[in-house]
Amino acid sequence: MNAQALQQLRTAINRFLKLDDAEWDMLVPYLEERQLAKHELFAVEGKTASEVGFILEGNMRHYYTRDGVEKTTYFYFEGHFVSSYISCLTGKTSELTIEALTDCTLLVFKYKDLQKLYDLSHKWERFGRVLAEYLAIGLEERMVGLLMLSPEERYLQLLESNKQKIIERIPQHYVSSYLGITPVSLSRIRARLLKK
Amino acid sequence: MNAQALQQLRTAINRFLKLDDAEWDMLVPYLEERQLAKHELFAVEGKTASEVGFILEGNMRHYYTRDGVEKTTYFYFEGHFVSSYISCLTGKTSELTIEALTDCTLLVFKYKDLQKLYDLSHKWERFGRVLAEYLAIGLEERMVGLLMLSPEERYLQLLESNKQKIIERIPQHYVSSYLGITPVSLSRIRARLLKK
DNA sequence: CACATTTCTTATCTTAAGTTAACGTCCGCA
DNA sequence: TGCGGACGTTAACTTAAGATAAGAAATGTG
Repeated sequence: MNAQALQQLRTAINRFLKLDDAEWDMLVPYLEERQLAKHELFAVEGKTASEVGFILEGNMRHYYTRDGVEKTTYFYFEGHFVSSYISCLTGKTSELTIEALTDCTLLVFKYKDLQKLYDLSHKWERFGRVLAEYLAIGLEERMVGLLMLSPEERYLQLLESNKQKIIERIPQHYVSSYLGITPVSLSRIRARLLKK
Repeated sequence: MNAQALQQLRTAINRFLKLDDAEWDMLVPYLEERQLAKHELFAVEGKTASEVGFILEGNMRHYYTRDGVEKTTYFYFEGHFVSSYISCLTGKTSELTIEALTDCTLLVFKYKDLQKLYDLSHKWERFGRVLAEYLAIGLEERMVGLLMLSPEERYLQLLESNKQKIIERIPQHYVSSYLGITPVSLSRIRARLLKK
């Protein structure tokens, strides 16, 4: 297993809580490195998800399908976890699909192995708590943005975020559905902003 | 302390995970029963939140303020937890205000006391994880609704939910901002639906 | 390199939401 | 009980987004 890849993951986890070597070693045997080609899927609508990924390189999106139309509701970037987490948690089939937007390198582990760690270790249980809290905070911010900001404001906010450079490399119709609007509408917003 | 109130809370917690008597008893000393009059506040924008409540009776809303306008983004009902949870988690000042929509009876505990339980007990730590996961699942559903459904569809979905009876008793302009639209717009949607 | 596909923009038309204001009703409170 | 404020509806107008289509630009592929 690539030592640098492991270090990347450990650093990410350490941002949530500090693990000593013994605790960290509990996870390592369950890790698998995986390559995904552009457009390859990590989770599929209608199937029960069982894995959590950590993006070493590349970026991904997840989308829901409605009336045959894909709605991209989230992007995943390097150094972040990716999963149809709700499907893992509930054991129900996933309502969303996760797709690689570029060639990606992931570290992958089974959710059930994480659950084993939850059972074995209070500290890992805490990691699970903090991870879920982190997720909830992000979702809350996202929801508030959708309720309180106009599409144009949401677009500006996205541009001002640290994701800016990456967003510029993502096809615009994915961004538009992330913002909750049509591609045509985003194109108009961009034209409006250029005039200003 | 009112035994029935305690039982109500214990039942709610048991829906997340089963606690034995010893575990349950760890929380009890920290509980306080509190009455809130209609329009009284449980959390205030700009102040750091420190408490988590459990609604024994009544219902509440939380709102954000923007340009002097209140945007109601969540409702809380009997048998559910209420808190400016993100403020508790992050220790930052709350961006939202929580208000009683009716006279309310709550069981209240300090977030820092819950943290003590997290430290003392793996089982309580697990409760914290499951609670955060539950929160995240709810937020995800909400976000997807906002991104994938039209205002009219969101209103219909709300009517079809189990919250229907309660929603009908909540002032309409609160419901409209929950849906992400203006009161005028909700009024029109209702008029449209009546014609059908 | 050339062709096909995807992506983005632009235009037109339609539809719905935002804004503002007026009006009636209901309710709480003095 | 009567007054004032809060609430919901309606209307007129403005603004922006959705739908559809056509064309240009970029991208990918054989």
